[in-house]
Amino acid sequence: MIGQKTHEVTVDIVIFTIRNGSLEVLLVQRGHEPFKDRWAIPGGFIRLSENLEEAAKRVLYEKTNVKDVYLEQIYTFGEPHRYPGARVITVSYVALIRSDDLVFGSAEGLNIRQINWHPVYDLPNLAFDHRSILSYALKRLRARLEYTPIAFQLLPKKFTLTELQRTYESILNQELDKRNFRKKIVSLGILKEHDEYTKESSKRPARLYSFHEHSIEGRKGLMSAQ
Amino acid sequence: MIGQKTHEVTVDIVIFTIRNGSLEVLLVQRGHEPFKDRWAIPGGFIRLSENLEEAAKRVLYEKTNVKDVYLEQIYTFGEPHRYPGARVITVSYVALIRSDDLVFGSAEGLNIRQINWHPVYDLPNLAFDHRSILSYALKRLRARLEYTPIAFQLLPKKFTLTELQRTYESILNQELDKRNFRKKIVSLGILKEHDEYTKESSKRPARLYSFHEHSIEGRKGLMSAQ
DNA sequence: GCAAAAGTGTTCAATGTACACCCATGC
DNA sequence: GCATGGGTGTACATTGAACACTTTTGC
Repeated sequence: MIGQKTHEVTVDIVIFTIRNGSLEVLLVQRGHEPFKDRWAIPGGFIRLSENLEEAAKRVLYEKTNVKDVYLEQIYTFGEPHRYPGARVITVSYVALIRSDDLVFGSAEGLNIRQINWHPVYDLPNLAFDHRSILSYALKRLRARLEYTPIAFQLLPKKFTLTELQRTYESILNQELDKRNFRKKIVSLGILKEHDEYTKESSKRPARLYSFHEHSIEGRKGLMSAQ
Repeated sequence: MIGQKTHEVTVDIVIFTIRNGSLEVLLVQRGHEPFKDRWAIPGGFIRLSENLEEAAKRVLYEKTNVKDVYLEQIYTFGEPHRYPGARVITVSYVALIRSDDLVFGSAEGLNIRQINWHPVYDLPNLAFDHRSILSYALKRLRARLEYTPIAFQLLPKKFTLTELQRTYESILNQELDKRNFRKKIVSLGILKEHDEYTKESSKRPARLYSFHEHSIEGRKGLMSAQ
């Protein structure tokens, strides 16, 4: 059966970060047809020598110069006409990065006009079916947040509990109760308390925490609205 | 970028049923290389005219003659050498069917030697990476069972609470407490009570229930071990 | 009348949710 | 001394978990 007419296969990566206290996603502005000038989720073709995750990592590195990030496969989209003029099936991934880690890739001949962060709750029109991909990625990210401490992937090594809470709130797009949040997150036993405090602020210094390295996947759920 | 060397794309479908009170999976015995004579998850190439779910439905129909079944995409596998001699990426699906609904497809020239049910907890060696696909499918099925009433897909229109409980137990591979199970499942409000009872049995007749059509996706979790 | 599966409630523990005030600092 | 964000505890409601006996039928 090998040998029948086939398809192109790409990976598309929904890259989230927290910037200015809001959840943002990395988009590239296309430099060519189809969808010239439209914004799109970064993606690329899969090489014969690499597996899907390696392809995703490569694309991520090309666009952002970051490695070692949280990366998870989400869903595969394959409507016959999702890509005008060709049959392209795309395997989508979610990545979480710290926005300070990022150095925008030189859009070196990649046929990209711009690359930029966009607030998730205020997006331009997107190319292809990228709006659906992004919605689904966000949905999965939220579900994941309920039972796995992925929010740490978006924060610096050391952070305050308020920063952590703001991260949860940005992803869930809902406010959380401060006392309940702290009680819960501390009870998970995945935080290491430091004897250091923030200084920069003009208010009372906040204690710094970090993520316990040997912590476990698959804890119990988190949070509710107030 | 269209036009670079590409890949084959298939769908593979992990088809579960309950038979003889145990969770079983449909496997085909391959009639040709690679992995001639090995058992494998049913699958097939995606046609240019169909989307991924349509391809999965078609393969399912070819092998089982059933339509209108529960079908859900699980994960996409794409290790470069998972398929000897070619680069084949496969999009995997889970399907749930009632084993009475099934009429085995005439293995019409499909290069299949046999097609048969196998107990999930006692499987032969499988072709390709199909063992991994199956494990992952089972894991996802279990997770899904916790917050969505998919078990109904495996039962006849009308069923007893004990049958429903046995279905849960088969999937989770663990015994559940009868009273807690009934309390929980009834509290979900997705069951319709009928004034009919089983007769065949030589014991006390059991009340029949059915699944409320207008019930909702996404309920709260279910069950624990006793 | 007995074997076998159906059916039914209560207690306790753990978790989730709502809610308000004092503390430490910079200015 | 005051404005700002940091930090803390309790009461109540909901959910989960453990557990044993009576009922109905066929034989």
